[in-house]
Amino acid sequence: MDSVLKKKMDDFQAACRARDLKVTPQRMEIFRELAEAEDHPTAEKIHQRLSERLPSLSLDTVYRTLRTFAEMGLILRVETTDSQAYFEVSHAPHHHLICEKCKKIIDFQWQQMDEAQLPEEVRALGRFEKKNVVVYGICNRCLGK
Amino acid sequence: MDSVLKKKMDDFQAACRARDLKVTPQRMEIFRELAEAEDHPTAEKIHQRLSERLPSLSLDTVYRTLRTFAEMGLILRVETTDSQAYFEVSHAPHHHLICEKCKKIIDFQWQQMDEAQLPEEVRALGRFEKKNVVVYGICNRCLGK
DNA sequence: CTGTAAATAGGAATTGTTCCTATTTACGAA
DNA sequence: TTCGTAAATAGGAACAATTCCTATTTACAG
Repeated sequence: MDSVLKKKMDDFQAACRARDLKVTPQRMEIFRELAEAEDHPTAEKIHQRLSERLPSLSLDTVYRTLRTFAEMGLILRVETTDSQAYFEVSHAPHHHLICEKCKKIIDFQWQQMDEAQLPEEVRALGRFEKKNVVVYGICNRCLGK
Repeated sequence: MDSVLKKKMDDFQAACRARDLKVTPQRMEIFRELAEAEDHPTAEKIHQRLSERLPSLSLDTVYRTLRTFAEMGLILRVETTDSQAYFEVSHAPHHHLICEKCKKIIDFQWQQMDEAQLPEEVRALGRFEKKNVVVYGICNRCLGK
């Protein structure tokens, strides 16, 4: 069956060992939840979803673990104007549409953008690499289409 | 002297009237502070800076006013991973570099980007217009250059 | 000037996130 | 397998940013 997920989990464990991080059930479950998620859950949401399987899971653990994963480069924090952070496992580079009405976040790819070089003057200012485009607007659903 | 500022203030008052918003001293001062700011102050910072001239200014008023301005399209909320929001008056369209070390925000322009069309598939998803690029990295200063 | 709806001050409440610390656990070594 | 230890967790307290509540004040139309 889901050998893709299995591979992800194996890679995840390898990534942990490579950094001398213990492979705990909490970390496994949180990573799996993110790897399987279709949406961009918040820490709170992840906690909710997992609390059935891990009833004693604390919210602090979720936050701590997400930070750890982000430091490892395993996941991405999605930028938004709102205060809450959204998370996702980093797969192919992509950007985000945010509907200003329903706040839904939609991923999209934009190769032209990924390949684009920053302007000369900007490159002179430091080592800047991770380009992240956020586009705001209204999604079709909210437009009533 | 600063006729540029004067014009900005006049435009500001006009913008308020156009929306039936009262021109209060608080709104004037907050707008002026932003119009003159060289950096990207937080609400708190703005409150600090103004509390000399407006000793009774409440933090809530600053937050409320900033939200109002953002709705009016007069100012922009700068996106960051951190929770605090940064504000600036919207002048020429521009994007942001964020140094992951010192958290400094540097504006830059990128016309090619502003003019770039979103991919076809993306345009089909709704009405998305405001493109905002955030580039993360390390600034020269933090690189020790 | 006056009346009224809008805006403000100040403090309380909320929300997202992090800290504290006693307890538990993963896992390398014996 | 068992043990020791450093790392990780749970749970609640603390914190920081932001928003809410409401009595009071104010801009401005008439």
